[in-house]
Amino acid sequence: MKEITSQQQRVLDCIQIYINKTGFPPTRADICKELGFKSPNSAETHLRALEKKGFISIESGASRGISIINNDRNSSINSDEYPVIGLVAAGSPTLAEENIMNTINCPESFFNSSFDYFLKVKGLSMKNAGIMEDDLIAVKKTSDIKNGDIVIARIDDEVTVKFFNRKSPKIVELEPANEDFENIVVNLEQEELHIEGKSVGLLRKN
Amino acid sequence: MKEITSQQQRVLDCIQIYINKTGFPPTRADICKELGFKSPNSAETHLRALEKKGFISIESGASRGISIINNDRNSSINSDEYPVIGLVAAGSPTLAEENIMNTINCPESFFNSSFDYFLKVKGLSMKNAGIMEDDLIAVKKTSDIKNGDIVIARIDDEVTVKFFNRKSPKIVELEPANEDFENIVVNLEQEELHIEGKSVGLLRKN
DNA sequence: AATAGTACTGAATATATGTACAGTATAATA
DNA sequence: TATTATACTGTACATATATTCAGTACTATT
Repeated sequence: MKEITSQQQRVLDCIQIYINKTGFPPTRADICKELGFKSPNSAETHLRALEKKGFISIESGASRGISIINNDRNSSINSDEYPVIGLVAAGSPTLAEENIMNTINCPESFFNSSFDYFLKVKGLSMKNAGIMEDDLIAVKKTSDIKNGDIVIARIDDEVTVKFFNRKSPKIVELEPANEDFENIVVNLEQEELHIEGKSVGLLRKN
Repeated sequence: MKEITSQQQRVLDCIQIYINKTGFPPTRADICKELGFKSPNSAETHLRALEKKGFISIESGASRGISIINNDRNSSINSDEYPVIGLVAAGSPTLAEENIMNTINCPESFFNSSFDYFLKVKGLSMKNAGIMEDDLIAVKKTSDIKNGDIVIARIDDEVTVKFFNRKSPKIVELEPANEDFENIVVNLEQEELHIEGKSVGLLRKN
């Protein structure tokens, strides 16, 4: 599923709200009325973009033939116990039993992607990304990392949560979201970088 | 609710099946095709009968403007489905059905306190508190508010998420967590301040 | 500099759709 | 017996609706 723009999100929300309110999807004109567009083609182009990106399907020729594609509803509502692992300044967030602080019962399809454990955040190096001390990051163990992903990285025995940014085949920058911290530049030829996984969600209890 | 005839039941079932299959209601012609009628008026008269008996509602003039009226409104009290409500700049986040964007299955004891619904955040006025755009705030409907709590407040029809700070019996300050925004000072003698509830947790999908 | 994506306005049009009107027929009800 | 509800066919038409075409403008990427 590709990225959605803010305007496309507005249109998608508008469709969902309209369906909840009336029981049937809106026309192009209805969307224009709700969002203040003056041409039905404004709605049309957004709908086509949403269709292209896989958020909705459009029945050709049919009036109000819009349906929202829900990709986390088809998966069953199975709940599971997920471990909560503490991120210590010098320590590895493995699933070793001694690192499991407690568990949280949570539906398997809770986030947009499956995940493996919760990581309890220490420090404020990602505060500008809305990740605060003691927040729980839902971590998916994967090596499928793209630039801009929030990753759980280990260098030697140091574990950290940062933005991932591959500068060149051999250089990776781990970027904090806090002006008080500096980028960590990793030269893969000299240092070993292990990516534990990436963040697919966040949970905060207050 | 009056009695339903067998043919009307067939039509009602047809509508439900069509909605389940496509996501939107059928046209008169669609019903004819499904049930073997040869005139759209056959469907029309059945629809009018179903409407008269209260099984469906028909939006006049609108294509596919059929919606099935659900009489078994048992909002299953001990269910784990929590509604997600959009926070619109000028609009109230009530539990009115038209504002419910979707629901999230979640254990009742998920946060440290019980809660009533999720609120989808718009804007960045609380970014320094780690609340970002499109985050879902778990809202507990309560009037038990202490200074420093993150509250969902309504002034006139403006709804906002801010820190709560009672300065004096008559003065309440609503404080953002973003240097680009200013405190909202509410004189309770002059303005009406309604506290929808407070944040007891946060959920982010990325 | 060229291309592609987003975000719109505005006009035009083929057709999809609701809906009225004219019939026929059967069964139940007042 | 007259009336009403059910259960259809068939035709017709105004309009609701999807959809295309022609523009403008901004932004990001190549």
